[in-house]
Amino acid sequence: MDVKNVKGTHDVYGEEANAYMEVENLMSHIAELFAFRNVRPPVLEYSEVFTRGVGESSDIVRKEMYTFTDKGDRSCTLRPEFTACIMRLVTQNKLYATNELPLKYYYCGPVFRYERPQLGRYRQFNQFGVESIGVNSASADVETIVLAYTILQSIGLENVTIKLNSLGDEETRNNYREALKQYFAKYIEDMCPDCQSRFELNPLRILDCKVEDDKKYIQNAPRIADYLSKNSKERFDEVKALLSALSIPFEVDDSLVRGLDYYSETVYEFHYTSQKGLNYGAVGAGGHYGNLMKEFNGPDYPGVGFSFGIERIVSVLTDDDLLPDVSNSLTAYVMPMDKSYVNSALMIASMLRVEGYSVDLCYEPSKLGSMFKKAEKKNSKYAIIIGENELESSTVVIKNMNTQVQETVKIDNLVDYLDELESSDHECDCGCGCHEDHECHCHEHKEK
RNA sequence: GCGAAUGUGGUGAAGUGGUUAACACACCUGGCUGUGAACCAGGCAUCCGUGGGUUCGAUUCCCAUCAUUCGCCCCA
Repeated sequence: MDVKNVKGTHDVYGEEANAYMEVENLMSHIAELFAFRNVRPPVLEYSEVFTRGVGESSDIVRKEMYTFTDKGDRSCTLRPEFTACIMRLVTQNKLYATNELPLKYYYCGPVFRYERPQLGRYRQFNQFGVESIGVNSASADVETIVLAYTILQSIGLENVTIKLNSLGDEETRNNYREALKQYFAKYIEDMCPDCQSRFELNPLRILDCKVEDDKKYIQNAPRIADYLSKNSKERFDEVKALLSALSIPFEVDDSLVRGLDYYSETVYEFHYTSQKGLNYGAVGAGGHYGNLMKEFNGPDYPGVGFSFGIERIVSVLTDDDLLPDVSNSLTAYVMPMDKSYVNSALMIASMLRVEGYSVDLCYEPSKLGSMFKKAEKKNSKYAIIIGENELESSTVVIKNMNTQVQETVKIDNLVDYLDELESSDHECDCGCGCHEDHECHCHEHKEK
């Protein structure tokens, strides 16, 4: 192969594809339980959506966007995140005018960022997330955290650390930024070059610095908690109290500063370190934002939302062997003994598929033995043989791959026969009717 | 944008300056031409990322390039 996938993208297939499907379905399902509804903005937006929405000073907009000019000379961008898209979608369609607040939406799909690929980081990756728009309160913030926590719990991530912080309102941040600048002015000469540029651009980010030598300065820096305005402090206290009341564990982390410009007040991240100790960073993150919708000339509604990195979550699940066990099994595999019976096999397969059974057939008949091997490899519960003897009498042989029991059945009676087998065959633990140890592929077992 | 490591079949991987490139798994074929997890026999890399150089000779040494992976930055 001389043509490969684009750097930073990845193909998903096999068990991994199953995992993605399971994870996405589960997340969507739980979001629905929380009364969030699905929205699907386009992958492609005018670049302005993100320069306005995400903010021109953010790294994402400055150097990570896939932007190009289309044939109509318009600047378009593959979305690097969803929140700005949702704001555009909501204001453009005036969804706020006809629906009760808060507007609650969830989304799932690929996003694009031009970054260096590495562990848990891709240029095209999938996000699942929610936005709750129009209600400015601690309880709205907490609802999204509860939702995210519930999702993580139900996909099997037990030891999730929720890091929580408040960035306060505008007043808070202005005061705090000044305090930080004043404090760091004394030390900035001795700090790392990154911090020196952060000092100018966004002093808040200095708190996020990982350079060992800088930590001694950061330790004693002013803390945002001391600068929260009265309103912000009350709100943050309320968030913490609510979370405690709901028995949701969290850690307040002063240094938690989100990289997107639009956040204010409550911000949070979900961390999970796999048992192998690989650090994927945050598997999800979110927070409250104040002025986003105004950027799109909508009403001045605030919002709160989070997003998960599906790739990171699937990686973590894979590492810790927590992937749901979805073996792609078949009810039946139809095996024609000769090429001339393939059409009959297709008819029989179609007949069973219409009845709701998952059925495949062998298109290139070979020795019976090797077709049985294929049936086994495909995890088929039954093998159906069509041969000369059978066709003459309009019958097929159907064999239970587990019990090895086989029977000759009239084609006209095949559906009834299978229905009966499938409905009565559920006595032992595995549900297939036999009493031996083996993997079970029956419907009822799978639904548990 | 910066730093580091790696690059041999479908996969995991040995290996050597010299002429047939181990081994394992997977796969295919046959032993068993109407019955599948075992066993046995055989097959499966015109070639060791690509280009150039050193050499009588390179998959093995050098340079470049590309790709992958990891770290920093930033982020999900």
